[in-house]
Amino acid sequence: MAHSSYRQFCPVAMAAEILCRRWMMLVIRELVAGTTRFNDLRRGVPKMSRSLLATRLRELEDFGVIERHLLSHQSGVHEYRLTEAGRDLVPVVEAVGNWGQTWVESRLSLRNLDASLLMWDMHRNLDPAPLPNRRCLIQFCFPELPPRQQNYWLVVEPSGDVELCRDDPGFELDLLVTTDLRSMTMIWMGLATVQELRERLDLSGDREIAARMQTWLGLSPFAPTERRVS
Amino acid sequence: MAHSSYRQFCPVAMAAEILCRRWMMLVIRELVAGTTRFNDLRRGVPKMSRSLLATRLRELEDFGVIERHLLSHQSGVHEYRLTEAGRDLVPVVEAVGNWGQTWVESRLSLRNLDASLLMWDMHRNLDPAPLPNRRCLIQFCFPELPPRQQNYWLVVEPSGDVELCRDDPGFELDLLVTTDLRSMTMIWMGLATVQELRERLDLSGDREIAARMQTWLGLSPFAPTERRVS
DNA sequence: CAGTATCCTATCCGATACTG
DNA sequence: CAGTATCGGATAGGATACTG
Repeated sequence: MAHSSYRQFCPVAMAAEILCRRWMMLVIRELVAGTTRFNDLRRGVPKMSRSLLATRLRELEDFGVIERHLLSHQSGVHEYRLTEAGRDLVPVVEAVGNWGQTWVESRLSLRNLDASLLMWDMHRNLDPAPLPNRRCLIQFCFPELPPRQQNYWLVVEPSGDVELCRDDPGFELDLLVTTDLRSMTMIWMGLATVQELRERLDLSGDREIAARMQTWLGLSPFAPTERRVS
Repeated sequence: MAHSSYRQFCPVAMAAEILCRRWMMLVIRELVAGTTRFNDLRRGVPKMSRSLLATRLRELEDFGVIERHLLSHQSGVHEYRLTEAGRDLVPVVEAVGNWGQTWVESRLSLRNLDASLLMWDMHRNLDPAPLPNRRCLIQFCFPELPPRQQNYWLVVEPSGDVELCRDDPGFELDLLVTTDLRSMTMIWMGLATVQELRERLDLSGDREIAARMQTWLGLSPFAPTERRVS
């Protein structure tokens, strides 16, 4: 049914047959964002089942969009890397994302708040440059959420690597950001700035780091896209 | 299930939720190509059921991609026109089609030969300029097909309007093109030229019109895209 | 012609359990 | 951790018949 062919020679049809399967565009988005490991991909599509992710990855492999490399014979762990055909999907993801940013009402998007997904996205796009040239620890707290989902820590290494933790790493905190999930998501999506929502953010810790939050906080890749709806 | 939300605030996810439903990209392709009537849309997606097309059109309307206008209160016939949000989908269709043209093997596309679909596409993109400035009639014949699917007539009006007929309009023929469906599809897709497949084409009628076939025969919008696979 | 309503089935997909 | 195998239910959507 849903996967049977459209039976059209048209390149739009042939491409859509592959790209428009359920979840596929989001898996591709993750791969385009540079994620290569199965469980990291899962963090980007947490509502997708493991088995379906495995199926989609195999389909992408069959279609020549990704290559599966065995990382260790011991563990049987794979790495999934885009082929040239896969890297060429960047314009597709951009076109879809730009359209969504421009035309999907924020009221609809903001129904889908998800702290762990937001933090996962944020950890990928954070810009270490404005931060001190040492290991930094920044905690985000969403008091509205159930205890297990309230706290997240971003560890920014001097190398620029950013790690996301769900448990307190234990060393000295540079900044604690306490806010509501909706405000933080709006800022990440470019729907508002740190300035504009300043009164909904509680920043405690290093004043310099707090003052520069809008700069080190990398936004969504689609944040610069002009919006045409509320 | 398949339509239930991805539950992600990401604009790629929000857009994909709408755009990546089964058949949706092809319906949008037709609308972008300028088709506005239900049964004309059906000709562009002949394998899609009527009821599903109606459903998809309603969804596009709900999402603000098209507007439905009642053409006649008598008949209850509607016209479907893209809104500004809908016209903004052109880059999405282009990105998908370009990727398909570049990376889908022609061996796969050419499994989906369909004469009526090909002729419907051709009638849309034909360029009347190189033809004589009078009404012209060009017949295409695919002898390999069952009798009912063998013959198609393109009527090119002096105004530039092109009509596709399945029955002989009866007036004088300017050119009869007899060929196989695969060759004609390859030419339309830009995989080969009239010159290259000259020996598989039988052209009888006006010599001038025959000689200029590659020019008046408009190709697929994706024909110019460079291919990277066989 | 231009759709709409209904029914039924294929199959997609999520849950669960299992393996190296 | 990194997946794979299996099973059952939900549902998308095709077929058909119907209406203005």
